Amino acid sequence: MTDILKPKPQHNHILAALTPDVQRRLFPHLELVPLPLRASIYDRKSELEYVYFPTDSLVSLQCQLQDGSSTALSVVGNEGLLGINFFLTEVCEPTRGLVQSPGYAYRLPRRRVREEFDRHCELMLLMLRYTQTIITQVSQNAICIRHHSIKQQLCRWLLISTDRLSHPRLKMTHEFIGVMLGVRRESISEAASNLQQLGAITYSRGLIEVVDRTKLEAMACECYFVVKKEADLLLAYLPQHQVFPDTDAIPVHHLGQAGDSTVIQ
Amino acid sequence: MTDILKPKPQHNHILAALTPDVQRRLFPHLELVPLPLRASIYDRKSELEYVYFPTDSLVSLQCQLQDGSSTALSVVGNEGLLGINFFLTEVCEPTRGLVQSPGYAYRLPRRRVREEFDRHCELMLLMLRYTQTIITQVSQNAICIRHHSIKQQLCRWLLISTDRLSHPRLKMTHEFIGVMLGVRRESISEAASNLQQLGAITYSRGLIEVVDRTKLEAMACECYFVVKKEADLLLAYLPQHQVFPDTDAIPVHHLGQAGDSTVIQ
DNA sequence: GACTATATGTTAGGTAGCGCACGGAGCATC
DNA sequence: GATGCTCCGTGCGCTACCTAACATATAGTC
Repeated sequence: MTDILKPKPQHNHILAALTPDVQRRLFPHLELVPLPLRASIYDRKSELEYVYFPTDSLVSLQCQLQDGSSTALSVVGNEGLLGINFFLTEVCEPTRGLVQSPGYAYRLPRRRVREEFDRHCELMLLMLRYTQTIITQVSQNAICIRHHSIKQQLCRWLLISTDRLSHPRLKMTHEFIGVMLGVRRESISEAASNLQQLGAITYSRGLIEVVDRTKLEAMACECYFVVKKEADLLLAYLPQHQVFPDTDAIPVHHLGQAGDSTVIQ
Repeated sequence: MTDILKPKPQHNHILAALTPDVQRRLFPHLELVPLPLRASIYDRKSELEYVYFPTDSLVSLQCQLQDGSSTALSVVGNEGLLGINFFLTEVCEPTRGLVQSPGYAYRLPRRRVREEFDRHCELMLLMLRYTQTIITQVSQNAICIRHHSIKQQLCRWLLISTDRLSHPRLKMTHEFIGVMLGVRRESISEAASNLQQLGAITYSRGLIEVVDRTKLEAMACECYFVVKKEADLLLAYLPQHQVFPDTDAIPVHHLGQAGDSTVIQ
């Protein structure tokens, strides 16, 4: 569906918030990359040189342990970007991103972003502002893991995810959600089954649809609303500018799956 | 003990890493404030105008729920500062700080820090670099809560705390640790009792002493080492400069307890 | 239409951590 | 030295979540 319509850079709110002047400097260096479901970002060294701006995709930032188990830290959609570590410090390990809803993202060479960042103007302020929302997400996530049930966490997860998409359908299996949240598949199945009985969601073989947001919100913990409020504040902060015209000439690069032989430079 | 020796600004590594030029600009605006055990930072509105640089105190950043329960996000000692939210975004709610080891901190008016930050020079780079370590701590903390036992989390906690002090003694009750970690007092008692039997720590009536770090490290999860490595990288990053001389003229302000009538302007 | 892989349902048993309650031991105050 | 308070030990029932194994249903493939 999204394969036909090529997303514009302006679909990402950070990119859209840049003044035409900055857009003229940066947009010629943008590359459009497709993000297939379950793809990993920042697992391959070639990607370390890029900052990603999702347009219609959804990526969760994951923290990993040595045994492979992981836990979601936050969710990034078209309101943000991947690679905040890169401008906080020169050398760093980026956080692994896991594509939880397929789509596209624009990416910029880290060097270009750094140059723009060092001008100490709007892009820097936007990125710092966005860093704040990430910290809020990670913090609230931590306290949610400590104090709330898996069912509540699933509600929060579904709400945050669909907030960042234009539709209420999530193409993901219970197994995959379990990996993202760092819990068993069975726990997700049980919670999802319960939510379905209550008429909040429907699901079948890897496709979850939110049919009643208000029911989900009623069952979610306050953690969702804290994150939601912070996300709304960010959107209110982002100014809207006119569109920089020349965005159709941007090439589309294809990202390899893990274990794939396609390497991106 | 620390009441007699007045700590120098240079005991804070961020302040010490500033060049004499910047120190000359900032240090005249420093205030020394004592941080008593269990004091809250950023609970009172008057404190919102300050950024805190601990010298010999230890402060944990807490995330709170509406019912009052909380969870530790990270620990700040003389390697860092409180108030990173203030320069990430203009308007924000700061994270509550809970003094877990009494001592002193220097504080600067937020406005002065902002001015210096906007010069886009060393202080900004230091603060961004430090923000990265905070994000690492919060992230690792989240995955630790999800996947590891309270005993392991206690080990991590004791190790991180004593890393940031010059001595292995922590003046805190099981109850207080429970509040900080967001678990029951009994769970802490059980874990602590176990650690004491194994000869890793000793404790009595609100005073915990680490007697065998290697045993603690053996029982701690990898989360401790991830945070430790990041903290070491930060210290290696901080340059050492000569001391700006005029630091004895700095006044000492006294911070009121919660519910106290002493209000600071 | 048969086969296979994937996605979800279900069950049984184990355990970590919780809420609650109570008891004892150290320390201070008068 | 009696009282009271803080700090810690301990036991019990309960629940959420886990490990593990197996059953079933759906979609895709040949």
